[in-house]
Amino acid sequence: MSKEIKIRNIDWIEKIYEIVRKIPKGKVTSYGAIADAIGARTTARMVGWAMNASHTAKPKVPAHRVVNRNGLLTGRHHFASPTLMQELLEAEKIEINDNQIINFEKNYWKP
DNA sequence: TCACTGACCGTGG
DNA sequence: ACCACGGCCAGTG
Repeated sequence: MSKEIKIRNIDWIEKIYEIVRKIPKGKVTSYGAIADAIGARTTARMVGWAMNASHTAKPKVPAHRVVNRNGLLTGRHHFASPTLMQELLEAEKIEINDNQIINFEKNYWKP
């Protein structure tokens, strides 16, 4: 029992930031995809929590490119402005309708 | 100190 | 087809 190296640190959070920063411009991904890319240790919920602290990460991660599985801008309310997320995505040629990304699968990028 | 919540997702009834 | 619940980690009241 003991040889197992238990990572109780918040290392996985740093990993999340790295992946999110790797998202190419004009593409989006989902919380679950990031969680799966890191490992089963982290769940989608933790990714959202990490994003909440992402504003302290350096450099700041493009959290606006991360949406939920439905392609819905669930975290838009956590940005500086509730519409900032949509504005940023539209600036990257991503069409959004009713807070939902159009052609989400087409713009979906998996780590 | 204990309990609940949180930018979610998948499966079961 | 719809509703309900569990899981994972850390932070806050």
